[in-house]
Amino acid sequence: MDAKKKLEKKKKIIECAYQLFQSAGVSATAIDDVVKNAGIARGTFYLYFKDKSDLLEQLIMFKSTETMKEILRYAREELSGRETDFLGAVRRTVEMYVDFLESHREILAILHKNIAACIRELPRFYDDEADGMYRDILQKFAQEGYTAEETAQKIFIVVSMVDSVCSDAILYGRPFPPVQIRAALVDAAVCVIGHKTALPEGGQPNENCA
Amino acid sequence: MDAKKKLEKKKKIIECAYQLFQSAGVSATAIDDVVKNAGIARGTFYLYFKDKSDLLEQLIMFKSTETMKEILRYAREELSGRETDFLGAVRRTVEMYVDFLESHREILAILHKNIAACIRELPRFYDDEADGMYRDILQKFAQEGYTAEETAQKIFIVVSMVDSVCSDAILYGRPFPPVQIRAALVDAAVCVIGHKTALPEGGQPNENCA
Amino acid sequence: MDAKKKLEKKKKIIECAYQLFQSAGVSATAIDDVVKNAGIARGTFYLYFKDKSDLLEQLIMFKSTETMKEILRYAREELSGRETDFLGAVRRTVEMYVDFLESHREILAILHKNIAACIRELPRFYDDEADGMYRDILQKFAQEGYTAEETAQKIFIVVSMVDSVCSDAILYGRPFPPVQIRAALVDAAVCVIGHKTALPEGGQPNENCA
Amino acid sequence: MDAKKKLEKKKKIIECAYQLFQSAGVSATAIDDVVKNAGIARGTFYLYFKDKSDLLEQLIMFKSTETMKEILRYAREELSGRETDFLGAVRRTVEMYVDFLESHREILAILHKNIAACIRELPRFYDDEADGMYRDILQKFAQEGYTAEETAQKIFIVVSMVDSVCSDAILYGRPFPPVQIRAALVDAAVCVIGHKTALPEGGQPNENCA
DNA sequence: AATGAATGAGAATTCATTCAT
DNA sequence: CATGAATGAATTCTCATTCAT
Repeated sequence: MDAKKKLEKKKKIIECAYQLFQSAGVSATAIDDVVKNAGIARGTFYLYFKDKSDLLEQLIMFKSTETMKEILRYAREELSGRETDFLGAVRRTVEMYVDFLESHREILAILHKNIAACIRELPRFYDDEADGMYRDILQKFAQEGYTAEETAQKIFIVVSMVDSVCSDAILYGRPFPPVQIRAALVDAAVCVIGHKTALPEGGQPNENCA
Repeated sequence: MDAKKKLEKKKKIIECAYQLFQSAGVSATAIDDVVKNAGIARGTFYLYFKDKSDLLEQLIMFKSTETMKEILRYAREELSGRETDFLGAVRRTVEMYVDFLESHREILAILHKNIAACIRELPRFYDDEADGMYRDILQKFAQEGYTAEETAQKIFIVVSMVDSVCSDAILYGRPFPPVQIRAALVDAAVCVIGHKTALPEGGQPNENCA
Repeated sequence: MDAKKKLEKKKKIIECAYQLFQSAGVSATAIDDVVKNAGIARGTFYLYFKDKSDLLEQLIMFKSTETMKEILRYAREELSGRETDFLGAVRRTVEMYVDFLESHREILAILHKNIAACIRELPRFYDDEADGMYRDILQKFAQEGYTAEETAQKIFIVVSMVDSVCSDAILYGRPFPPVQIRAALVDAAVCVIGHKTALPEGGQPNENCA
Repeated sequence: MDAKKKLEKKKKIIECAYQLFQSAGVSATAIDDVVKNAGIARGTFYLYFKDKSDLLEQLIMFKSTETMKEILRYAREELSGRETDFLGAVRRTVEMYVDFLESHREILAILHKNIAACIRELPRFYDDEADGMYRDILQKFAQEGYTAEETAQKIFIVVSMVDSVCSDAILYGRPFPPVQIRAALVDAAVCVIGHKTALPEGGQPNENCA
């Protein structure tokens, strides 16, 4: 069996597990349910995953990568318009990100503030498509005067922040329901991105932070 | 048994569980281990907690409240100096917060990006001391022109952000080790707090964002 | 629950397991079968035994002690007659031992040449009754000029030898069926017991070896 | 594939299994481990062995035959000297046997008091070399007045006895560590071999038992 | 209020074996 | 001859929870 077929099967199992995790919850889903759902034998599962937590880990990586790709795709699009208003594009992207999470509660429920996990594990879950989009975005940021390092840090911080705040807001409605925290969150995100690190040698600090 | 003694016993069980959760992990710790460690009988546990997840929930609330109190205490102190530089105080508080997490990895390991949970559940785990400190801080923010709502939102957003980013940095060293993300994170936090929401009716935008 | 009741229950489980091990074989007997047979819940089993191999180990110890007591009882009786012919008594004891094994094949099948195991683990499975009988026998051997150490060694060697040879003879009929090896085995046993270690200082060697 | 090549492969699998059985224990070793170690495919294993217990059985036969050959080789050598002291040669052989086991603990661990098994199964695992040595020894015993039957019985009894006692002594150090039981065991072995069965019709009893 | 023996449903995981390639 | 993906029955063992004392 070639590597490609194997990966396909793995993805299939992950998708089946994802459905069950969504509807019944992770701990309430037994390996048994997963294999029944996937139409494979119990032992077959263990050919693809070490155990249940291995499945969950890979699922989180897979789904967080998918989510990140969603965001990156949108960001690239927004940033690509000619004569783009950079911070306007950032704002629209963050807004879209929040909206996306609100209409995909199940992602939050399963990923548990781990959407940025795929960034953490990049070497392990390298994805050509995501990589391409990321490069484009890096370039746009570069045009605004950000180094690659700065860009990576900002994106990581903002993704973590939005994910974390939205998880509480969307899943529990506390301490603020989404509608009540949305504006502040988007502002915060834009502010973090826009804020230029105070340059030691008296550059123009912070002109973007509006 | 009076209420006070009961609460003491409850805290004792929580502390014992905390130790075990730290060293062995939550799911690898059985109620059995907890009761042995606490020197009580198995049945006794159920006089104090509905079940294991009840224990975990209360433990998270308890520990995140303790952590928040640590931060609030520091923040109040910093903000109380006369002629205080507001954003400077914020910056020092955030730095202290990051340092605190770095020297208390176990908190991150168990609370899993849930330090802000106690804010979420305030009505349930009301803590007089924390409440007092929070009021003082609210007042300081008010002096800077923030409404109570704004303040609460900013604090929630920043605590979530720092917790989330630090969890990945400190526990996994990825995508950035603490030393590499620290400055950017503190900047971001200060920027989020300092940033005044763009007032529709031409207020002074953003003067604090430095 | 007091220690005595607990021991009783443990013995009960061991007896039930013994029956099943006998009729179906050890590996063909599941813990499940044992608990059903013993009329207890699955989890209860694990209050008494760490796992299946722990059960087997304790069962072997228990049954080998029982078997040894059978032999010791007989030996003491034979040796107690007034004006006893020592080696004659030894011979009759060994013969009885061989006969006993022949009529209790299941013991050989389960103990697997481990009848002497109880001697190995004496401190762990101390048995007052066996101890008393053993002392009496020690005394008889002492009257014949054997030290306690010598006696213990000889008994261990002979029990191991008879057990090992009989296992093959009785269970497999190979390389000799019991009837064909019996005499040689008994002779060998008597010879080993009777043989006095060659004394360095010219004692009367070997007068007993007949 | 010719018969010789097949046998070679079989031996290779047995050796690989032997290594794993040694280091991890028999039941803790899966067929999977064996095939990986042997560098063959899972299905291939079943071309050479009916199942796992077939492998174990053949392995025991193979290794016990090897061990027996070691002993027989030594015995023949010792007995071949001209003007040989028969019982002296026996004693030296037994001593060598005990020493051999002490420096090959793994054999005891795996064969479990089954070194004599190869005698049990002679027709099945006939080994030309062993056979030749055995015939020579038989002859030497004949010169001492033993029938072939007697010789076979004595050898079987002594091998079983030494194996059984040494297993406990060497593997567990109980009830006696090797150094403490060695002399008594060798004495017992020599005594058993030397002892001439009491002839009903007043032969010379026991002249050899010294 | 406290105990801890008993429970038993339920989960995870293994592993010998088969069979289509 | 050789392979190794797939199988799924079988088994062990855990653990939260109850309840009689």
